[in-house]
Amino acid sequence: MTESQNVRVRFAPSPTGPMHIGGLRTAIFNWLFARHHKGAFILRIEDTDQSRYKPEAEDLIYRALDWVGMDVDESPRDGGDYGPYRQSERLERYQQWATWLVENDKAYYDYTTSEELEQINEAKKKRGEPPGYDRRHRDITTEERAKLKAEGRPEVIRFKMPLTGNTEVEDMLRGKIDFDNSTLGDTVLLKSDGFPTYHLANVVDDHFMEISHILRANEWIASAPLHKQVYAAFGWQMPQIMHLPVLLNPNGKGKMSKRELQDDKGNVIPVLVHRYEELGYLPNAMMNFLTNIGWTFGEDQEVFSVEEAIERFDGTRVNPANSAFPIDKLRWFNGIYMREKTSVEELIEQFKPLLEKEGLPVDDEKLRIIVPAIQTRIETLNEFLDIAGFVFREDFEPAAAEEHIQKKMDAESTRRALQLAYDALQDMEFNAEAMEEPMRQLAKDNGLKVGQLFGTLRVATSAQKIAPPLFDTFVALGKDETLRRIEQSIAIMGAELPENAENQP
RNA sequence: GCCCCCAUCGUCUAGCGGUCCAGGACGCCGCCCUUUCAAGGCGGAAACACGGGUUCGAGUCCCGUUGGGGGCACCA
Repeated sequence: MTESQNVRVRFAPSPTGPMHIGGLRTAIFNWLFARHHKGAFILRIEDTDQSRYKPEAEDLIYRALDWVGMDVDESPRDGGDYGPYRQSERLERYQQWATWLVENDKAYYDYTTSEELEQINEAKKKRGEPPGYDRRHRDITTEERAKLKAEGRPEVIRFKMPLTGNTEVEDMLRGKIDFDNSTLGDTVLLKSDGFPTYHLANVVDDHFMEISHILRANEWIASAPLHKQVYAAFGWQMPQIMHLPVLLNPNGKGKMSKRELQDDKGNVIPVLVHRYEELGYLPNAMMNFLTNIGWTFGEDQEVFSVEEAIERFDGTRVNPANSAFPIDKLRWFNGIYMREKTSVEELIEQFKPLLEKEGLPVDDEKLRIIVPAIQTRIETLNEFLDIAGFVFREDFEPAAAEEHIQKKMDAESTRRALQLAYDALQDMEFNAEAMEEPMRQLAKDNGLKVGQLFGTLRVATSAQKIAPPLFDTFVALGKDETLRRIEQSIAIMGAELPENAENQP
């Protein structure tokens, strides 16, 4: 493509429900392409199917784009010089151009009912022929047409696909793709309810919105020859076109489903964009991750900023092959962004709503102590509560006795170790660095392994097998609460001993 | 059934005829560090789907097979 060309691309979802992760990926590629070429990124709402229309969907589309930080130049919300940007508000245009095609012998009225269409397909199937409309009204006379119309049949406009020859589509990634016209049908352009189908609306809008490049999912390849022929029928220039690879299920079987899945490790694999947000994935991690599938930054580098991606995304390094959704890599990316690309202060702000939602006290002091300690330990925002929730929980539930007992220890030695720590901690300053040495010494002096003493203390104070570093935990809990929890565990261990343990020889 | 697209480690990918006994990343395994778990460091196993061509030479080009994906709607 030439740099002087005015690049205008569009993301054109249909508002039929929550935004799908695959749609977001397509949007990102369009957006990166627009930003790289200093062009315009347009959002067009393709609401031409009244039966599938969901009013809340449009907001979810904005929300998804906003979330990952994609700014939109023209849309129903943002306005623009080429509006309206909702197809339902452009109906006259489609009707007008569909009629123009009929008048110019490029399309025709068809009166076949859906029942008749079904019969046609059934009959064709029996004969082993490919399904599809049999063009019965393609060449009828005006009288026949008038008669059919008078019967009150539904009226649609179908495109007159050339019967012979071939149509060559130039795909930016694949080069020329050749279709034999005899394998193509006469597709409906204008439905009987007066709404256009995608094929008409898409061509008319892309033309009048002066779209220069179409980047769409590769499931559209099969209808590309139709679109090319429609452009030709209108005498319009077709935008350059690139069919993007699609996301497949993590196991590589089938297109990314609409239903939430789980991987073999039990991680949920959402398919809706807002679910990723809810589960604590970071938008910039998501952006980085999605940009990496089917596109290569170069120099074996996979972690990069949006700015860097824009700098390099010229649309030439897109891999045409579909790819399985690498959920593990997303978790890794999110971890990278959690610990390397997000400051402690930013994380604290992100965790606050999670605490509120759980009804836990939002304690800034505790957050400042515990967040740096857990930053390398969690991969998503939401895991914060799993690992550090115990610090904030006032209704702390101590662990069972046997959980406390470390390697080569028993209830009695565990109780003693806890008591030792309890006593030592009494007059110790609660400072993570300052506490560690004396506590190590304490273990040594009493013939305990550091792991034995620290291990049981961790269980006593956190009731978790996996917890943040011990002394950060102590400081975050505060002296009183730490001692209280240890005391509680001492009691638990004491109760575990036989009634007359002390009198045993 | 017909048409179209795609094909490198388990996965995401680099590779655009010789510098590839195929490079990076995730995941996995091992070691180090270490109170646990992570993070981090070091190391390891792991791929050109198959068969024909073309060429002095093929992961790279062509054809076929196989496999995967999509389409053949008054859905997009």
